[in-house]
Amino acid sequence: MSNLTLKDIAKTLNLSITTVSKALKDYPDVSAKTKERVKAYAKEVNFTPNAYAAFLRTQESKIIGVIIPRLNHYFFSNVLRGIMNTAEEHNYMVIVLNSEESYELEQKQVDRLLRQNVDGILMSIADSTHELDHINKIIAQKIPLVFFDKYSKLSDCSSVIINDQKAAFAAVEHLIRQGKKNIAHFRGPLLPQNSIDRFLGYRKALEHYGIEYRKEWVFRCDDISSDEGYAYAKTVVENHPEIDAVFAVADMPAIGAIKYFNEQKIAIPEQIAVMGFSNWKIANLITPSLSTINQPGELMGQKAFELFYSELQQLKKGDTVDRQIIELDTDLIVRSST
Amino acid sequence: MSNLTLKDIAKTLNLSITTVSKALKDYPDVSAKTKERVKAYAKEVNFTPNAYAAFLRTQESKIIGVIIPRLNHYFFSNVLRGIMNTAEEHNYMVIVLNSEESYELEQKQVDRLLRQNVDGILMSIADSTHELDHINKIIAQKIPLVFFDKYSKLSDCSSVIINDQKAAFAAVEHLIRQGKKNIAHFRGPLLPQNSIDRFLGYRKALEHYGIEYRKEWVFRCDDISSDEGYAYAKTVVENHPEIDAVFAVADMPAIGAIKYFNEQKIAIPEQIAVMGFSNWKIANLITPSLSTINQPGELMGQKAFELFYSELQQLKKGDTVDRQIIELDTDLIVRSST
DNA sequence: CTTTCATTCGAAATCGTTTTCGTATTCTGC
DNA sequence: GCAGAATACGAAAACGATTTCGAATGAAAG
Repeated sequence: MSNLTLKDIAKTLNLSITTVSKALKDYPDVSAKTKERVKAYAKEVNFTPNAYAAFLRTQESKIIGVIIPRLNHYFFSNVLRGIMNTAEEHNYMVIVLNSEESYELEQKQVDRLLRQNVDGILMSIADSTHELDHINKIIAQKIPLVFFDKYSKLSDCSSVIINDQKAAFAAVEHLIRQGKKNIAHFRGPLLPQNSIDRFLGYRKALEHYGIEYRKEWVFRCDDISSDEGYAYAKTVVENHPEIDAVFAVADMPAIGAIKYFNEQKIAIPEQIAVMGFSNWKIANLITPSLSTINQPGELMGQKAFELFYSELQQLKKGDTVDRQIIELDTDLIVRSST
Repeated sequence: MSNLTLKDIAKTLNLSITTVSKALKDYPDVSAKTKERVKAYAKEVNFTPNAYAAFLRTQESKIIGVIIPRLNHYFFSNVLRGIMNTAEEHNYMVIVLNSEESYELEQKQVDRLLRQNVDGILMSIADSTHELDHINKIIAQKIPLVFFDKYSKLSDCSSVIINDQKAAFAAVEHLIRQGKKNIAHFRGPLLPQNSIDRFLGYRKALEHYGIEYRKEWVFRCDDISSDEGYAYAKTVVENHPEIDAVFAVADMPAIGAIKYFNEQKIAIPEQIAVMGFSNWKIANLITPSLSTINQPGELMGQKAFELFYSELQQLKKGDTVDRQIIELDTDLIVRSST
């Protein structure tokens, strides 16, 4: 029962391929009677046009590509879910590729998607991406490109982001309002803008509340892993006992820190408070549960697809595309760790 | 700089389209000299054949579809990673769709993939899937189908699975060897074979060590969530104080239970030991760290793709496909909760 | 009765690649 | 010098849907 073609339908209905095709697409130069006949039969045999043949003419693949730096990342899998569900509503398929945070792999994946003739690309750029030749290749081919979460300041593409600086400010502000004065920061690596912005938000909050910034209280997590958080927690306890709160660039380092404090029977949040960022599922499962910043993953995915789709419509109409930047709201989630 | 075609290359090199195509594919009836010339130029202009036009002839899309019940599931995202990395090595692209554990959605996704003319489908069937008409549709179209993790006993397809019963037996055996005698089981729902098998492994281990099976010590987690684990832990403490160990069908309920025991200051594992299943990342991050069974997610994905690929080769040769079932080894991971 | 126009349909070209088959040329051996 | 084989290339027909353009029919208008 392999798939039928227009030719098959034309033969059984004693029509031409042309007429069948037109009937199915409601062309005005087909009589109502034939349209009915064709549509009824097409429905009966469950006909679906061959996507590849259609592409050759229309140059529309009805596929978008998504490149994310990490697959087994709670936040990104939520974004993915938002993208995929919205894509389905618009009859789009999604090819997912991961860059593993590597610039070289990211280039390769972009090439793959261009070769596949995707209608658009949604991506969150890798931490190690320092050049934009592959990005420019996409733009040169006039293929809609939308960044989400991690974007490039150097390239004016549509993007869906959060205001990392503002969110980090709110997180640190909350720690201060809890009476904490000696707040350490487990910051992320130097490259993605997000980790820079969160660091800046941390500094701004200190400044705003008249607390002195101390360089030696900032620790860099290059892998944003729980192991780093665990190790730095140890350093904090052993070398900087006056520290009474930690604001981590992400939930993972925060959880690593909590693990160490738990083992050392250090009271959270009385002796030391811990604040994460992202609101992974796990944040609510550890003891004590982790206060954090919620990033709306699914919504971000939905908005990213919608930006792509509107760019595509503009391109088809021949309009000049206006690139938008959507900034989504974050929430401060207060739990037992602060 | 939009993509070149064979025609463009043929024109600039003063050759026919045929010769260019053959040269690139190393046909024997093209002279070495022309092959060099063509290949060099193709490389220079970065020519890549149009995937859609190629499909129309070869009927090979070089795309596989993957259907998983849950996207933001640590285990499945690992499987996905294994599939995608192996697929890339074979120059395959992956379209991922999720069924959200719903039978209706699963049917729809299968239809989508068939319409897209994927070369094969890898899937983990949804818990609620009770009929197999969509599965049979795939088989009827002679498209390779490989199950992973969750499979159907009723359909003899290639599968990559673990031996849930054996693994559960090992888990419970470990609890018994730790001196635990009153072991409760937080079991999964009634439908997927995995949760049945884990339950059977639990019973077998009790029987093997001469421990009486008690129906009232088995609690059903229909959502396999931490909330259920939390609630049942409360029931255990309040109504069955003699219970000294819990074996959960998955890490999530186990973690929920640990959360409750922690809150009640019940000593783990002295008063009550907790055993999970799957080895999610989180298992090693909570306090106390969770003993569990490790499922090799990435390897499972890799093997699943390889099974698909070998079936495809057999089909192309016209051989009858022999369907295999690969059973992967699991490991008992002993941590602080037992 | 001829001309004009709307209606309904189909032939054929097109998208870009693959592959079969044929042809022209050169080379071998006798 | 000539049959036969080997070599190197190209013409053309697919694959399946889309779309342009032209043709046939009948109706309306002069």
